Amino acid sequence: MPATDELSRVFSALADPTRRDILTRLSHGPISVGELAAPYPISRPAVSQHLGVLESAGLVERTVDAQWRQCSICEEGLDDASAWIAERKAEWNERFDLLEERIREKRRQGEAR
Amino acid sequence: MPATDELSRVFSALADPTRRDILTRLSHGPISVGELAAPYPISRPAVSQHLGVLESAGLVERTVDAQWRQCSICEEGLDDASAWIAERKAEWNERFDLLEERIREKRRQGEAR
DNA sequence: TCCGTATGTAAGGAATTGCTTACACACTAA
DNA sequence: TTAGTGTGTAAGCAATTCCTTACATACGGA
Repeated sequence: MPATDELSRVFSALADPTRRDILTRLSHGPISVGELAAPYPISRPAVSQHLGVLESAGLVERTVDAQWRQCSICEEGLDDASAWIAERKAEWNERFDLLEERIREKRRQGEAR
Repeated sequence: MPATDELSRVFSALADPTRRDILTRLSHGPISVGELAAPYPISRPAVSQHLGVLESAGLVERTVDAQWRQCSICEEGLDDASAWIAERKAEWNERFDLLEERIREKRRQGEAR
């Protein structure tokens, strides 16, 4: 998946446990790349690359502070993904409600016989 | 991304425009693989493989009907992904509310001076 | 039985991903 | 200036993804 469009980039970024964990940890406040990388069994460059993915998906921001980078979440980064899922769920529920309605309808017709 | 865990498989499945489009079209009701594949510029096996990805992510179901497969959505397939995003958004909003609170607090202290 | 239709699976290739190590850069402090 | 710290980038490699074409399978009908 070349992840050319915005939504694909976001979902693709979320499709990795380490990156999801990074987002969860950043929920509690901004931290530096070093602190962020510490608990993971992978190298620091690998974490830096994960941050690059999150950044280009619009989920994370790195602000330069001397030789440190403070990483923080982009509040609105999940909005599109969230909206897409919500739309699908709404349609699906609608559909299943309709289905149930039809089943009820049938049952009523059966009872009427 | 080897996509070993459930959530990764779901997000990974959503990280492709064709697969998202398939899900959207299936929202309007089950259709066969052939109908599903028709509008796309890719081969039918490619669509079949996309369906495999969606299926093993628990988003789509294929039921055998003679030599046809009726594809339909799995209603609860998006629940985990939806919940994960909702949690993050909740934490983020909480955090930003806190931040705003602090800014207001500071402003009040400034005014008091 | 033989053929056409609907679909999945196998094999293979180009592009992408996720990791590594090595290096480069920017800044701080001695 | 020199050394040390924090971080990004480059290069390279194995695994994965997404596509293709070719083939296999299963069913319905003449």
